Amino acid sequence: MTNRIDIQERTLGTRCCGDTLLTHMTPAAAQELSDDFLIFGHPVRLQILDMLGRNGGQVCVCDLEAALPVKQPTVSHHLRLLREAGLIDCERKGLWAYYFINHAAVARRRAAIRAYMEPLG
Amino acid sequence: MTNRIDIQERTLGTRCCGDTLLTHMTPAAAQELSDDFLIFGHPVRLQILDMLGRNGGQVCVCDLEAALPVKQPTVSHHLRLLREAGLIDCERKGLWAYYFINHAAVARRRAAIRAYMEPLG
DNA sequence: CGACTGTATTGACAATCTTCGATATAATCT
DNA sequence: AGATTATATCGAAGATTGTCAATACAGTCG
Repeated sequence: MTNRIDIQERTLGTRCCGDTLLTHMTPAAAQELSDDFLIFGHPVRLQILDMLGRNGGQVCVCDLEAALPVKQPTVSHHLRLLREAGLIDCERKGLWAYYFINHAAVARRRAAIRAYMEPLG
Repeated sequence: MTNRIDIQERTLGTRCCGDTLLTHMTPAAAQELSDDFLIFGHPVRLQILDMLGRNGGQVCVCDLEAALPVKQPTVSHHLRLLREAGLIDCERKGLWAYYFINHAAVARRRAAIRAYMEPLG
């Protein structure tokens, strides 16, 4: 909390904080982290991950569809987004596709999110 | 991992998991939690919170604007979203509006996010 | 083979989000 | 009062996202 001009003496056209204090996060880092948050920013995706977490490795698309308030193409769409984000993987057995969580990838996201949020509150 | 039908014996038109295993998260809870993630799902908002966190209580809009890659109306827009989400507050002093983090609100979000993510990975 | 089943993709539409110029509001200074 | 500064809001344009019917694809069964 150094490098600060007293609010009382502040004059028009000046900045209260030194430049260095304000810019500790690059736009690229902010973009990457916001993507980490965004993938969790949809109720259907949260429910999918929750279900996969509770049924390690043996949930197929039709099971998810039966429990979710959206149609099958939408389920597949969100599964694809989660897969492209690396949070889940799948294995085909016959007609069925069994999805499961990539725990290491989720843990990495969780660490990044935690590292950002902890100093804030 | 009970209540499970062996994949091998699975027949067409059946479900692999019992209903109760799949539906442990209500759509309403999922919606609320996804909103918690969404407010962090934008690079400018992440940078704003980061700057406020490092300069407790004495950052005005023009300072933010100077450090961010967007124009002043956009900064005000994101500040409004953060304020409506309860994550920040502001205090006017003369011409300037000084923004600061609502640490308790951030802590609540952090706890909710952590409680969701921890069992996943 | 042909019929059927589970899943993925395509394409289109609607809804939402982001951005910024223009403008409004409010406080300060001369 | 008029000029200036900081911030907020409005309104429109463009980009992104979410959804689903239709369709394609792949594996199974008779």
